[in-house]
Amino acid sequence: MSDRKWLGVAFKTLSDPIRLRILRLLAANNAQMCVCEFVDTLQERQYTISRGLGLLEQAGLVQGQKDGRWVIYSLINKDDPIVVLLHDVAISVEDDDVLSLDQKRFENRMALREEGCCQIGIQTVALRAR
Amino acid sequence: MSDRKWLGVAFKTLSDPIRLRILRLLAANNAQMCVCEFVDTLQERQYTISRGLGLLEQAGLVQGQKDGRWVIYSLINKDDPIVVLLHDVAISVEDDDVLSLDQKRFENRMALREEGCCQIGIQTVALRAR
DNA sequence: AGGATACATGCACAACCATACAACCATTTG
DNA sequence: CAAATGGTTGTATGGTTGTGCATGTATCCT
Repeated sequence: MSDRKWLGVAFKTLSDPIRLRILRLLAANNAQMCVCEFVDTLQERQYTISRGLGLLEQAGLVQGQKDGRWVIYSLINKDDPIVVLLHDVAISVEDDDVLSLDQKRFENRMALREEGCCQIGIQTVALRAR
Repeated sequence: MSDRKWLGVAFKTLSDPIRLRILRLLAANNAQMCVCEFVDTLQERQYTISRGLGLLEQAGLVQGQKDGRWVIYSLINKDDPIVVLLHDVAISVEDDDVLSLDQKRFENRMALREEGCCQIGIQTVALRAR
């Protein structure tokens, strides 16, 4: 049915706000994003995002593909029931401050792409790991 | 849309295996069950079930109604996306040992009802709190 | 080569959480 | 009333987990 591991693992992974916001972003926009785009969009530290993505990958929800210096993360299965749920929730996301802010920043960040790819790295310098 | 609290709370609540099994049981069977029926079905300690139900109630997923000595728990909203998800998962539950065992024990336990109600209390005496 | 950049990770610490035992409350029954 | 039963909750404890800092790896650029 899906490559996702046992359902409880998915719920556990999504019990963390940041990981939930990451997956919602991917699900709602069916996006492919590099780590630095997540950092700028969610306004969280680089290593927090990186760890979150790692756990989402372990849970079988997302996959990362290395492309030069960048790692592009995307959904493993956009028909996964949980992914569909998060996609649908996005429709009525206006009443949730956090998610709608994420969405706004996501769109702003996407506008900075060139030829469909992120070229610029983390913009909010304070959020880098070093 | 639903009485459920913010989505992350629901995921957090369901990140615990026992609470997930409780909600799946209710969702898959659209059931109304007393605590002792949960105890016998899930084969977990009485206070574990009780606390789990309490947290599910706080999360806005289930509600408990007192009826004499018994407390009957049921879904608050069976159209809640998460509930629907758990309902649908049940269709292909055969590949999950825990859930299918739960389901079997659930059906056995339901067969012990009289006039649609539980009358007998916890059968697995070792699982009582005292 | 050397520096800068994108990303991942080892370690320490604090906060959280599930569990276990016991006590408690409420209701029914004798 | 007293005992028994269904259910909840206080508290202590051990294990888990998210966070922060620093470091490490791989890649690109000059």
